[in-house]
Amino acid sequence: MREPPSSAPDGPLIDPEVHVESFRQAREARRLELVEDYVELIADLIGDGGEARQVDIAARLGVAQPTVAKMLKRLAEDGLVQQRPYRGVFLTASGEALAVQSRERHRIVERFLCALGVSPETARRDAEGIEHHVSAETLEAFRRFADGRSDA
Amino acid sequence: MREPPSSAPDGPLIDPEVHVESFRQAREARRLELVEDYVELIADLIGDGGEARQVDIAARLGVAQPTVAKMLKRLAEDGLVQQRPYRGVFLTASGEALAVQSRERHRIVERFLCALGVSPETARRDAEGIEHHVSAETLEAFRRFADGRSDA
DNA sequence: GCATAATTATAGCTGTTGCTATACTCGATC
DNA sequence: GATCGAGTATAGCAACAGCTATAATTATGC
Repeated sequence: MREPPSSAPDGPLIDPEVHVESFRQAREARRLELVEDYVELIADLIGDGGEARQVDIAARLGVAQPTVAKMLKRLAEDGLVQQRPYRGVFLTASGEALAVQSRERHRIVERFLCALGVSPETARRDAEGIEHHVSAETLEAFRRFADGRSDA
Repeated sequence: MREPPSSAPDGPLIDPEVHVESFRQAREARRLELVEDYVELIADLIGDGGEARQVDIAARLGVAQPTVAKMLKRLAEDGLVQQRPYRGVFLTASGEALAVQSRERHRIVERFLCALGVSPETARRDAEGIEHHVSAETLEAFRRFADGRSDA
């Protein structure tokens, strides 16, 4: 009973290679989610209060402070932030660029959901997860819809 | 320089508790992503070829076979699948229910993206990641839009 | 300036998801 | 019915993301 899938095109299964590529993309996005969340949040905290302390980041993300410390070390190794011991954390140029991009994408997704008729609270919460999985093409479609529907 | 954020409402920062809740929801969704992907894929494989073998699951997901074996053990512990040694893997009642729900959500998201004007390839790939972060309310909005635009 | 509070650093644990390498079992072929 | 290839199981490793507990450091208050 080992029929090749090609003989049963009525099934829900698509081409295996395409399937793999979709999952690979989703895994890659999953890997970058936290990094983008951190960088985006750090940029917001600096923009709001001039500094980004570990305790504030931890309080915003809802995790413990050592979890933040470990992640910041990783971000520093990746060249996204610069931290001085017992001092605040700052974004490097590339970290700042990633933050700007993430924040813009986040903003578009949230605005799009609202334009679609989703409640602001749900839009905010869903956008936090969806933003990381939206490709450039889909983001552009979101932006067009949001602009043409409610704003412009 | 520790001003409470409430004195600077022009900043991009929202209420901390709300922020935490958004991130908590995103983390929870992330935790369930893989489980849903597996269950959905297993249902598809069984529906297509009558069985779901580890090698096929691994080939579809783009991971190694031991990775699949380990995950199946976890799914079995969670009561979602039933596996007999050296035999195939089958869905339990709750696993089947989760698969049906995941597949439906996936289908709606993909259809919605297509209705929005996104290319089929991008819609397929983005849907793989987005589906896990769409709440019931947003899903309903997606369904309404897809129905009113292209299908019905 | 010194004690204390707040913050950060570090150690060590758990659970998850991936990998390679290797042993085992099943089924089919001869 | 022994062999051999396909498929599965298992062992062991690494990276990641979370935690608690505790030490080190900075900042604050007196």
